[in-house]
Amino acid sequence: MLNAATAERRLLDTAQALFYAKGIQAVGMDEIREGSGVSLKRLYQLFPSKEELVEETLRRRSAAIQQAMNQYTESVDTPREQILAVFDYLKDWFNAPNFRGCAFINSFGELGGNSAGVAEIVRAHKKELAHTLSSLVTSMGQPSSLGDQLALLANGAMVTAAIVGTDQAAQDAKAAAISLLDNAAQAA
Amino acid sequence: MLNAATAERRLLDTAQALFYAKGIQAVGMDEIREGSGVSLKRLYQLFPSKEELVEETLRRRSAAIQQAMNQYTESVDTPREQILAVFDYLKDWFNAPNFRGCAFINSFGELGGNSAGVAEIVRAHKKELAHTLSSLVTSMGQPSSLGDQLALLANGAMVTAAIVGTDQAAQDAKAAAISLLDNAAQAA
DNA sequence: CATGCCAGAGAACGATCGTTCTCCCTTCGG
DNA sequence: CCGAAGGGAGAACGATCGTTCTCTGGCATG
Repeated sequence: MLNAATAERRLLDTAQALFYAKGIQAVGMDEIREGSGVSLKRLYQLFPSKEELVEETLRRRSAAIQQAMNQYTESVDTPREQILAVFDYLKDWFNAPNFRGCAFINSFGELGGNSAGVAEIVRAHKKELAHTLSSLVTSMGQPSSLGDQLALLANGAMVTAAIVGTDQAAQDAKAAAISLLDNAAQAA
Repeated sequence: MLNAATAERRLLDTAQALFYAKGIQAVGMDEIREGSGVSLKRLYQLFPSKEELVEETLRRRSAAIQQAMNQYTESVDTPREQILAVFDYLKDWFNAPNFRGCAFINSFGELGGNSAGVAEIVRAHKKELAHTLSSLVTSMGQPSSLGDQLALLANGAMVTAAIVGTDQAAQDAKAAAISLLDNAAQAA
């Protein structure tokens, strides 16, 4: 028998990986049980429904992304460098093995119309990204709409990298970000 | 009994709307039969499997989008205006009723990992968009990578408009596009 | 009018899903 | 040593899916 905390971690790890790789509806609860080694009984004790398991994996992933991105932005000092560090983070992420786009965008496309809970978590995650970028640009004295524009670039890069399948998306995104920053700085 | 061409059109109309509204896996063949008024027997005569019906709706939608976008770009003369017309098209699209993001991005997120056919159609569609924009920027004497950057913006706007749910995404995208164009023109 | 054919309506089928239940074994307190 | 509690393995259940089959009725052709 496993420690409850260990079982929960294994379940979330397994479910997160499977949902991301194959889509949520394509993964059955029995596949999660098999992958995690946690019995169905315990699974339903910890997560009373698939919906709750899905939402918890998304919340956990959002926190992990936030933390990983912070490591990139905190490694440099100026707001401009921090913004560009976000795009460096994207580039490294795109080149990670098994990259298959943004789990939040994918989940929204699959379930956003049917699951209000998932839609809300995805919305919060994307607002957080826009807020992070907007905070950085306002600290440079630029309007927050520039942060929203950079967020558009970031999300577009995620989608393009997944679909067209090249890290050229990361290069283009960073180049476009620099262009937007330069154009804004010059107008000031 | 219905004309074969009429049955096919009704099936594709119904399936396309339902797939877009609820996701592909959430729509059953019986729901398509009910919505279209075409019997299951005829449905399977025209489309031997759900997969083929899905792919045909995507191909058809891709052609329709291409055509609709052309109407916007052909209404103005200069390449710069034509590029901005693409973003006007996006804005009008985002404000259409029942807008729920880009069907290709949504389908890829849901099935891209499991259906090679769908993945290929989505990839071709997104390459076409990037190619359209790249053609316009090269006719302005700009490098095609600028077109790829504009495509990132467009795809990011689609995702953001769907998730965060505002046409501010369209405004931001157009403003960013102008910024990219201005910055490139000035460097030349 | 008789006959053969095709389409529509919907039952049927096998698979799979999320979820629950049964049975058995281990473990631990008295 | 005994008994109760609880967890693991997996069967079971009801629903739903994609797909096929059956039956029936109308329609065209001789």
